[in-house]
Amino acid sequence: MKTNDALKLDNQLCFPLYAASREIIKLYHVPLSRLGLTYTQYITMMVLWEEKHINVKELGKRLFLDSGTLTPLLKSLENQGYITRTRSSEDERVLVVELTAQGKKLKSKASNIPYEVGACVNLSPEEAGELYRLLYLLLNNISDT
Amino acid sequence: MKTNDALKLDNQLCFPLYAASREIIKLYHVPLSRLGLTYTQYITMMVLWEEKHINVKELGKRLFLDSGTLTPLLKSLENQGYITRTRSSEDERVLVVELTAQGKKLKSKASNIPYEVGACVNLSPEEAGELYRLLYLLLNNISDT
DNA sequence: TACAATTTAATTGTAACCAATCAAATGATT
DNA sequence: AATCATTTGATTGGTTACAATTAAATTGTA
Repeated sequence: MKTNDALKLDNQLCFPLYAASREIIKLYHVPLSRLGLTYTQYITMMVLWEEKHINVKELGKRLFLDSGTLTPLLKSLENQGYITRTRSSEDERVLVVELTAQGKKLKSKASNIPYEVGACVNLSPEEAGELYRLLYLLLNNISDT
Repeated sequence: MKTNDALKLDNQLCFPLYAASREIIKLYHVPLSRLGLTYTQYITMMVLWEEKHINVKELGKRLFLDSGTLTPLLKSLENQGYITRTRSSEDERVLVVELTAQGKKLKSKASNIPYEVGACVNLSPEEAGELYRLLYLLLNNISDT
């Protein structure tokens, strides 16, 4: 690559990552709005559908988000009746997040969303798999830094 | 994949895309803060370093952003003295964005940033190239929708 | 020419994001 | 026990992001 070209938008790896991320998240807008969820709230619920209960720190590690983002988001999910926020009795610093019955029920309402969105993305299984592999390679790579 | 697994975070293609995008953008924070730029302001300047002048609509197409994001961002770049915002005389609806002398000079100050950030990303050239290809495949694919 | 439709940015309102800081609880050291 | 350091979430402040709407200019058409 010519020295001067390093600042060209088309030569950045970060830019298509950033743009594709936002464009895909937009695809979630319509199906998620039917549930009253944002994308970030949705992936938070995903973790809870797997974990049943988790504290803010662990949740942040899973989602690569900090309390500055999670605290208001979790309060919103609490207001919507999907989760409870409780201080741990063993360690009052730790806030434990748990699903309510309504939060558990939401999972079945969301079950078709991955397929709905997936239908808009016409990558072959091989391409999707390779993209998945490279994204996690990158993600793990950066986390070490 | 088992039917129930479609809602697992680890089975989403979107999530590592979203997370990796944010993690990489964070790498830009330190070098960009030396210039007083955010990441979005930086990629906007990149387009201008290539194009010299461009209107908001075309800029939005390049960056996959709309006027709701760009209007305040461009006002900020204008306040910092890097660009001018002028209505086109042929069509008063169109706002033309151009670099100031200071905006042009900023390019040389930014010239090392791609290398600084690239040094934190240890993908092989082959992996980076393949990731780049797949991301644009995905991006073009979604844009058609 | 009228005037409806379209185009272009700007605005509004909501929700992320995150750097930086703070406050409270806990742990470690003496 | 007293004090310092660490951990955990919450808060603050500034900047995106984007859906939805608005306002103004332009274009198309009767």
